[in-house]
Amino acid sequence: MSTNWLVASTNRLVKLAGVVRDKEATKAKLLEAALDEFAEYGIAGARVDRIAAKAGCNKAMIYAYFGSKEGLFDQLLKIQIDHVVQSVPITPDDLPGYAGRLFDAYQEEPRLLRLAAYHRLENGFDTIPEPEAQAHRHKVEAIAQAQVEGKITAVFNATDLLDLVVHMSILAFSTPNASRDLVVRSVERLIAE
Amino acid sequence: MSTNWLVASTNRLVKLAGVVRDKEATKAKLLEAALDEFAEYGIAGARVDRIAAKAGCNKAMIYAYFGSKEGLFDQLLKIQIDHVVQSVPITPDDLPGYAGRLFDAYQEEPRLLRLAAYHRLENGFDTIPEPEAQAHRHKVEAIAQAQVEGKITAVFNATDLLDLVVHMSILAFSTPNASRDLVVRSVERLIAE
DNA sequence: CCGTACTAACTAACTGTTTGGTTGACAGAG
DNA sequence: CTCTGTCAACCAAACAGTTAGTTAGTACGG
Repeated sequence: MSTNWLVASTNRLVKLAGVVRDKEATKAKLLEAALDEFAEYGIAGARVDRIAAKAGCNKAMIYAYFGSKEGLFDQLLKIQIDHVVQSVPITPDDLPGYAGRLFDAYQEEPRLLRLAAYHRLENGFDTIPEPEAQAHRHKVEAIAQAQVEGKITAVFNATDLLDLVVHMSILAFSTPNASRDLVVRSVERLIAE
Repeated sequence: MSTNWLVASTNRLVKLAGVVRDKEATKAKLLEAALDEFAEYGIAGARVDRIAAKAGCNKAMIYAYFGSKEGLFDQLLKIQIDHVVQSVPITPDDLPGYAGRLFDAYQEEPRLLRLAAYHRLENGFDTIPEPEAQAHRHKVEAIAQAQVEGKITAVFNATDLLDLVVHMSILAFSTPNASRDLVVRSVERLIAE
């Protein structure tokens, strides 16, 4: 037909909108839908049919791109954790601020906290992805260094201190309406000399 | 037969041991099996067949005694929470000790922490049983009273303070190998003048 | 016209829940 | 003591619906 160029052009436009035949766009839609589903229902409670429906694509795509329901969850969690790890760098000489920024990240994306909690419950502590473990070691090292330099308290060892700060940042998990101010002030008192 | 009295006696003994035809014993076995199952797999992940098998009785008994899978979970959670609430009374003038004793309770029965976490994730904050809410209000009041009497710090209001202490006591949820000492020392520093 | 993103239809296994029937304990009559 | 009727505790099997995962074919883009 003489309208071939027009059709092609239309498809290209549509493709940019991520509606048809775009592998990466489809994966992205599946991941977004999976974030919704897994955060709400957990791994065992999530339903692949709902994820596909929410993403507006076929269920078989999940298996083509992620292998299995668990594969989808694992990749999703990795992406989300990488994102928060990179967007909230540790500031060893301002741990209250670090806790506050972690708190902010969880407020901005509450699904992440639920995702991580479900992962912990269903997979235990053993299954920590290596990049995350490495990031954790780096943070411990940074805190230890700040302690050596006398910038922050040494009443807690570096590992315990990081654990405490991170734990305070997830205060919203155990308490509704937990405020950022409460988290920050708590860490301030924990590290006060 | 002339051994009828013996048979009857045997049955009575067996009944005392809770092996046959003992409603309360069966309920208890189901609850214990349910604690195992729900703590490990969560509500959505738990399987009634596994619970019945673990309890050594038919799964129809679950529906006879608890109505449904969720009914079984609800009753189980209520019992467990009541137990910890009663066995660990609050000591407003010794909050570090209170946090430590809560920590001990969770160490002694780690399944409780998992049970409560799954409940929070799958039912949200709204679904707090009234007895628990009442116990919570009582604790806030006790802390407020201690603050009025000048026994403990007033840098946090009573509600926040209770939330912080409870949150510290579940440190083991976010950190493997969390120590009792770390929990106690953290609360000490939080309430230090 | 080829490769591949995509889909509808399918399956085999598993899910919570119910049902109909069985069994053991016990009270009262003989 | 023995027999028997009753009732609650119990179980095996079946139920209807749902599940994760598969497959064979379609159609689009290059």
